[in-house]
Amino acid sequence: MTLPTAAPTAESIDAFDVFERTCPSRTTLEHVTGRWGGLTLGALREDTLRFNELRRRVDGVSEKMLSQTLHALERDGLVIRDAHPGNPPRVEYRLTPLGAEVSARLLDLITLLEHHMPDVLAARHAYDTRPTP
Amino acid sequence: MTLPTAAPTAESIDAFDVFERTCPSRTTLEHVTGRWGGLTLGALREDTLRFNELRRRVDGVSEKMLSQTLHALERDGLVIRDAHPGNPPRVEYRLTPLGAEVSARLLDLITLLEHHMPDVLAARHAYDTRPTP
DNA sequence: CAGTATCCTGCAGGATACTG
DNA sequence: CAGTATCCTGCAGGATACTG
Repeated sequence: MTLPTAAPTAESIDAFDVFERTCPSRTTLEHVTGRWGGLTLGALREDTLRFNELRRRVDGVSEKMLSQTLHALERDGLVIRDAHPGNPPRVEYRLTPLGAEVSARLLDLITLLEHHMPDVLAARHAYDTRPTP
Repeated sequence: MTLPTAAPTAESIDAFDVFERTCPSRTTLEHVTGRWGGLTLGALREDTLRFNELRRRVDGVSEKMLSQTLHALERDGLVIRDAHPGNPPRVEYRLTPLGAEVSARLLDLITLLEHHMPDVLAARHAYDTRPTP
């Protein structure tokens, strides 16, 4: 487990904690824009989903990474984990209002990028084929 | 060099190229939201900057990573590299119009997060101090 | 079903030295 | 000044096995 999930003990007040205290929004931004954070928020935009439903929607994510991602997003208050007791267990994940806003801003960014992909691809082609002096 | 900077040769048509062709906006998003991409775009929002000016503004970035980041952003058409010949060399970097738009959307996301940091910190505290059954 | 625990590896990215 | 080239290491994250 690389993400702290419990109260820091004396020994765990290390570089990470200092960083998190110095610039806490930075770590949240990393959770949101990281490898799986954005895809997870995206998958939860429309539906409340269970763990294995999420696994299927977030293409390529491993159990471990999905679990870790969900913990981070839940800890930051972007996702709610709703566990219905019973057997088999039933756990549902959904966005908080803040999670929905964040995911909307992220979608704005992605939408902008998608609309301009022809420009980006043209720029890449120009870069890749320009004469190297 | 981990980022492709030249036309792919026969051997280099590997998993990366397939990925880049399958979902090209994804790689651009990674360049924008990656470790140094966002900070670099942010530093260039106001000013045109030279390489070493950028190094000083983007706190903690190494020469190698700044160089790599700028190449990726230039290739995607988000940043322009303007080299004035002479000695000593003078190279200026600035945003393209698309780079400015992208960086504005990214700033929207960061601003939202910053405004809600009290909520996030409260959520973290609740998560860290809740009783573990 | 909804996870956690372990082990392992590739590669992002830092440090250092060098160049036109 | 504006980079590139090499070498090296920590750790993100995958694979696998196990559990309440």
